[in-house]
Amino acid sequence: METEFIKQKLAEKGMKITPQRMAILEAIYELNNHPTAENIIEFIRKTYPNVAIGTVYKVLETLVENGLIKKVTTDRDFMRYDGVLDNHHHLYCSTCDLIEDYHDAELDELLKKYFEAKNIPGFKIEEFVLQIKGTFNKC
Amino acid sequence: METEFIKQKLAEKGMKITPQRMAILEAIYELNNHPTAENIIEFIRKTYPNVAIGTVYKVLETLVENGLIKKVTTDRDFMRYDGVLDNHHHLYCSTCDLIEDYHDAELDELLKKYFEAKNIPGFKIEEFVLQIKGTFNKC
DNA sequence: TTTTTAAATAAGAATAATTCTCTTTTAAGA
DNA sequence: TCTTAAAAGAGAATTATTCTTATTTAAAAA
Repeated sequence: METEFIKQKLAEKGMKITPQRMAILEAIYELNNHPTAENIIEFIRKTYPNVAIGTVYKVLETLVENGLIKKVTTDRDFMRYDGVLDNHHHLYCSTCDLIEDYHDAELDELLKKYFEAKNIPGFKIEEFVLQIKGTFNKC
Repeated sequence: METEFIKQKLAEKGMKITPQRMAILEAIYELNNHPTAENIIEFIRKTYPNVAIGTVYKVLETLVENGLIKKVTTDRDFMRYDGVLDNHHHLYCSTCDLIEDYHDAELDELLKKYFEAKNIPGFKIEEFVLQIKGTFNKC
């Protein structure tokens, strides 16, 4: 992956560019499987064997705060992170921890229209994520 | 809440009826706010001051396994539990930890029809939950 | 009703993910 | 090149949750 692309992402948000931040953001893009902090640490240690665990957590927090990545909701006790920012939904495997992205502009439009017509009293909608739970044939 | 109602829920699943299990299940129904284990412990200690924390976690696990409650997905690092089992969606507050239920049969029907027509290759759908993120006027 | 026993609970130690503290290092503007 | 605020490293601390073991109990059997 282009180093410049990663640098630009950080620069756009006015973040200081460090090798650790670049490696972590790149890991999330490369892994592209809603990795945990542990997955990310394992990945970047191939290149940066000495990166501190605390640093990874701190960088992840900073990336979330700056809107470069998002936390993924799960019913497990470890956090997962998503580098895909455009509107999309998630397929959750019932038999393993796999979470895949599901992009569907038609569905987005359907939901948007539905909630334009039907508003929820006392609540202002910011975004939808449809969690689709089931099983992958491959699992 | 009716003691008999709670007892019946446990009995239906062939679970041994104990005061702790009854108190915990009742707490989830009474609180009705997707409580954490800590919320539940606080609630039941009014009645059972000596209930062990480990017991609460064990009972919650057993209730989930037996399908009497569900885990609620969040992007926080503590688990929340839901005693409402029929199909519904969740309103997540962006500014606090409030999660409210959103029941909408019309939406359920819309989604069901949509995914009957459009199947997802390699994936067998079991259920949908729409996460609606935004802000409550009251928050 | 009493006995029996597998299952459940209490208590607290152990674990694992995450956060914090403090010292050293470094990115980037002056 | 110098300066300095911010970031990283190291490892201790914290917190939610799980595990272990002895004790108690629900509920089936006698």
